[in-house]
Amino acid sequence: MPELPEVETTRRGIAPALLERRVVEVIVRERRLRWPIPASLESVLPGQIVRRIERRAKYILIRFDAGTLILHLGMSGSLRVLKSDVRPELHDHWDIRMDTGMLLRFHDPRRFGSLHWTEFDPRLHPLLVKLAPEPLTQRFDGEYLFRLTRKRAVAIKQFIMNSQAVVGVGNIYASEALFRARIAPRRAARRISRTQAHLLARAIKDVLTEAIKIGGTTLRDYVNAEGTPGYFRQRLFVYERAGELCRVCKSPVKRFVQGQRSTYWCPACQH
DNA sequence: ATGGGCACCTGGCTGC
DNA sequence: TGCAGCCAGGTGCCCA
Repeated sequence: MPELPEVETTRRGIAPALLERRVVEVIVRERRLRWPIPASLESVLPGQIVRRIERRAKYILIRFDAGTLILHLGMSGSLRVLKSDVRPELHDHWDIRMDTGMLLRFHDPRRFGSLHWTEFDPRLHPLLVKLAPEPLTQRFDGEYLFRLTRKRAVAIKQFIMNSQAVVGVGNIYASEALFRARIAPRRAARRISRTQAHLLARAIKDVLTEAIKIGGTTLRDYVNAEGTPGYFRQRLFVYERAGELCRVCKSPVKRFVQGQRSTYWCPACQH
């Protein structure tokens, strides 16, 4: 999926077309996402006005007076703002039509995305309530990371991808942050030094912030609300660069599998 | 509690 | 051309 920068780019992209606008119709073509789309949506949403659009981890929260839509893009999901007369294509699973003649359209070939509705505080929703701090806040820093990693035997790469440790760091930015912090991805979390914890927290913040600035990373499916890709791919140091030369030391970038996910790293730079 | 593996899906690419 | 096998921005759940 889209990781935090792509979700944030999407959030910012859809907001102008939706804020303070009224929903006129919800059209669901395929209810079978990761969880079935609630049957109540088509009756609950029309007439409601979008009040705020927020992000928590990789979830986008669309707040109305009556409740909140909680949506996730999964691995291949994207949201676009289009004119209401644009014909849906394969894998365009739902639309929310606004009173402006525009619509919000969800496209997701793999259907790992999801859409929930809650009338309660969305931060207390079962999917959100146990999430770790946001990486781009002060609560997440080197001391936090150092403290949390003590006694953890799991590899540091899997640790920073665990949403109960820190949210928003997916497979691309985990490899990239570890490269920037010069930490080997297989190192046990409890074996990173305090200095390394500080470097890693800094690297995570930096890589996510830089990626947001240029609209995220597009590998395959991802497009922003205007349908255009993100350009951070050109700035990747290791991800999907196995066999190519390290941009820092010119030795070959390596790939291996960790927890069923590809990890990319430079064995010469990272220890 | 922690860690590991599986499952959910479709589609693109490679190699025979 | 066809087809098998592998790979892909995620994450909840089950098991040891």
